Amino acid sequence: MTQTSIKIVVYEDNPDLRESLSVLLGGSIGFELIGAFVNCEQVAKQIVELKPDVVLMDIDMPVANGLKGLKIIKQLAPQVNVVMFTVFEDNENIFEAICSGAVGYLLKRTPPVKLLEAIQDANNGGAPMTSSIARKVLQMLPTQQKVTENNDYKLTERESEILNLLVKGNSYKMIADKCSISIDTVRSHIKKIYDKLHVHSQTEAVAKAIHERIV
Amino acid sequence: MTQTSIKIVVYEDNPDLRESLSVLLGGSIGFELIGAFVNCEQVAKQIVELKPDVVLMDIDMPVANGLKGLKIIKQLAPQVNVVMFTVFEDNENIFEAICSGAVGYLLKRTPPVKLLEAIQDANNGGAPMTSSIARKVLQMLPTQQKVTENNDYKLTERESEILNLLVKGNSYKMIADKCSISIDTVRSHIKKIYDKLHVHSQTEAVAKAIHERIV
DNA sequence: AGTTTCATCACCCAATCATGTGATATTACC
DNA sequence: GGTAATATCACATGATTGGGTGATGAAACT
Repeated sequence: MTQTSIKIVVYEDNPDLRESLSVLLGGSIGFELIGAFVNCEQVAKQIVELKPDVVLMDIDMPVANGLKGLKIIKQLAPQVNVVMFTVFEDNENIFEAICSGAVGYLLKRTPPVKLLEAIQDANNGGAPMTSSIARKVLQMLPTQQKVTENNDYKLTERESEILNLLVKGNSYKMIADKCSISIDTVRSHIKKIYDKLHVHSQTEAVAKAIHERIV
Repeated sequence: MTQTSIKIVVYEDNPDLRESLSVLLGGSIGFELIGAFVNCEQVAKQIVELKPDVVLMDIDMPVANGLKGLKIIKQLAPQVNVVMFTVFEDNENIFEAICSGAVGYLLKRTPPVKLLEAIQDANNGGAPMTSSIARKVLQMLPTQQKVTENNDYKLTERESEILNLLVKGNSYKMIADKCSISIDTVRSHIKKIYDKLHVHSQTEAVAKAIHERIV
């Protein structure tokens, strides 16, 4: 297959670092730096014109920062793989970057070789990040602990089944049909569910069920 | 500082692979294999007695599989770093493993050197995983796209406010009080909300609101 | 000036829900 | 054999909700 270079655009306000990156990418086979800018002010125009494969994005830049730039890129050209490249290692920045669609998150102390690997990786559908960043990302996911808490309500199997149907928007009558029981029985089960969850309406039960991941 | 070996327990039903891992770990400085088992039947007892630093856990094992074992370990000894080691690359298994507290997720085709690196990594608070796995994990997080999608329903401010109150379990009457409007107005707003969300009951509206993060 | 959107309110009616009270049958456990 | 938990069903009553129709005033836009 024909191997073309990965087209890269860099956003970085530090002139020295920007120069270093230019030299690194310019001198490496398979990589092509097609733009390097001091901030994200013109990001929309630049992305549309240059059509990069991968964007290396600093976060802390004057005037228009990297998170803002990232969001604009993901709106205009969601297929572009944006890798954050920053000194920040706090949950807040990581979380926002990931949620905004960044595929990778590297720290500036990443050695050049690893940086090139990461860019290739991002281009091939991977998600390059240090494993300390990965650990932080994992902690953002819902944990099993929450999942275990909930069955404290000790719903019976039947009750859980009915609560599930309730959450999916079924009326008493629909539940009765689906479970092949009378509507009065459904009523009876739901009364018990309300007791156990300490709620007094479908709405509350559904909200509680979803939030506490009972369903 | 004093450098002690990383104590490792392996769960793997394939005898050949188990033997290979024993040889690899036994012959590597800084690693100490303190147990290797065919399944998770005795996992509770084994973990308590052996007190490993890292557990390498296959998923598909007869009788008691790796996800089950993982959950038991995280309940008994949450400080143990469990790395999944499997051929499965589907979202379902990855998601369940991560949510149950696995810190890493490796595929069986991982080369031995990388495997040792990953174990060290897990032991040092990292989260070793291939970058294709990482990409899948990222997709499990709430994305900015979803956050933007939802206002596609174009609820007015008032409607959003009322939907929020609904989700919190308020009845029409309570909403009327809190918003200082008549109950008929609440009704009217809710009718419009149902139209926009394409639902026909509180329950459905609440479920949709929560799932699509409108609230 | 005309149109659209929004928030407000009113009335009606049928469907659905919440709650109480009580009964029966099955299963499991002591 | 007695007890407790579970699932089933029935009846009753009042409150709440869902849908329809329509009206008014304010703001925004054309």
